[in-house]
Amino acid sequence: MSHRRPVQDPPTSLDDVDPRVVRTRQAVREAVRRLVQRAGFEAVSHQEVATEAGIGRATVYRHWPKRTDLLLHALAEVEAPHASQSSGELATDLARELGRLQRTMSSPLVPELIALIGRAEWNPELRTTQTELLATGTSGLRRALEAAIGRGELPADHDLDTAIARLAGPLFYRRVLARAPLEDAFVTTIISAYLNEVAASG
Amino acid sequence: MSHRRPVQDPPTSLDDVDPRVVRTRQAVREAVRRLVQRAGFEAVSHQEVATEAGIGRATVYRHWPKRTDLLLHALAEVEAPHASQSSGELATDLARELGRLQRTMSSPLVPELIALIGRAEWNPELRTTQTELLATGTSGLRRALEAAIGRGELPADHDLDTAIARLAGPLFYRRVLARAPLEDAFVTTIISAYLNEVAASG
DNA sequence: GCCTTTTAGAGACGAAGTGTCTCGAACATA
DNA sequence: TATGTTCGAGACACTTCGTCTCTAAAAGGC
Repeated sequence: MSHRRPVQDPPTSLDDVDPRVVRTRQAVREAVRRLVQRAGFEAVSHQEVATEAGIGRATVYRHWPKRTDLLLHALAEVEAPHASQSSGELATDLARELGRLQRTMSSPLVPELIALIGRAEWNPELRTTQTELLATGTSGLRRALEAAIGRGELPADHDLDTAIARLAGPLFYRRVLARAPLEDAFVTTIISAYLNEVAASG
Repeated sequence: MSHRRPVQDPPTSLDDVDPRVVRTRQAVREAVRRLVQRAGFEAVSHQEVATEAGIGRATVYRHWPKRTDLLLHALAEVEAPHASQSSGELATDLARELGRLQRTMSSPLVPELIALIGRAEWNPELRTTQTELLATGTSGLRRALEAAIGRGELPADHDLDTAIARLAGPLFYRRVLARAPLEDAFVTTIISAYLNEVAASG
């Protein structure tokens, strides 16, 4: 992704360190985000980004030849996995992880992410990004469930993907399809229902 | 939506009956769907539609001035609600309704619908359409749950929206986010988990 | 502080797309 | 057959797109 290849002294890191490049990248990232939130995914064009960021149009093309590059660059800075320790109790872990998911999905960028996901059908690069985002977003949940299996709190043959779908799916549905705010009570209900069921069928 | 306003003899129905108009509308609807499935939402422009449908570009503009109009026209023909009778047993009703949802969500048009939904954030007209689509798609499920409440199979204070989110959400998650095929076993698991839980907590 | 290298910004340029308009021909209805 | 409407084709001005060139700014090695 780095576009600078100096002859006399290449940078030690893969990232660009030239302050001008850093400035451009940051300005564009913020401009894209503003545009996305203000007018939606469709408003993001090289021209608009250049105007919004206050930089030259050719500069935008130089760094991000395709429109997709612009969007991926703006979305690349996702929150780190936050490798959190298991508390030793599934209920606590689930509350923490679904709470995190709840906060993540309250972002105004979510509708645009959804639009991107729909488009990923015809864009392999976007598809890869989506897969990574999903894996990252649900990794905490997955670890919590694995820990519970290790402790015997969940049966060893408990299907993790199905469990994640049961926990994260309703939040996703309510936020994206029903367009309702994700209230604490709703999240609590989902967790309780899940725990009730595994307790009853175990 | 009708653009024909004849002077000499207005049609009795609100729909156009002029065979030429009917032909145009049908040709465009099919062209849009082909384009969407072949190349995605973005490929739908007046120009592309005109070429694909084999009609004049001006004709497309005449009927559907905005791009959104084209898409709404192609999506307007959603399947009828299919007011099905309750079987008298919740498990049977859920299997039937979620099976229907499973089939609906297996359509190749779903990713595009998702993209549209994401975009609905900035388009009131699209938002209305989405709300209607959601209400239509889950009406059978809602009726089944209401019937179960009426029979006492579910508690009277059972929250319908939450229940629908718990049932439809996981399917939605698996199909759209995880990009996995919706297998019968998965749907069965979701239903069983839900029934188990309401039985245990009732 | 100089000197070389790289980037940024501005604008030109052709190509392609957009939306509107007009025209004659085709067509539906009376 | 007569009348009114829609259709397809093309012209038109306008915008957007992607590339290119040029000069000034600035970064970093010496």
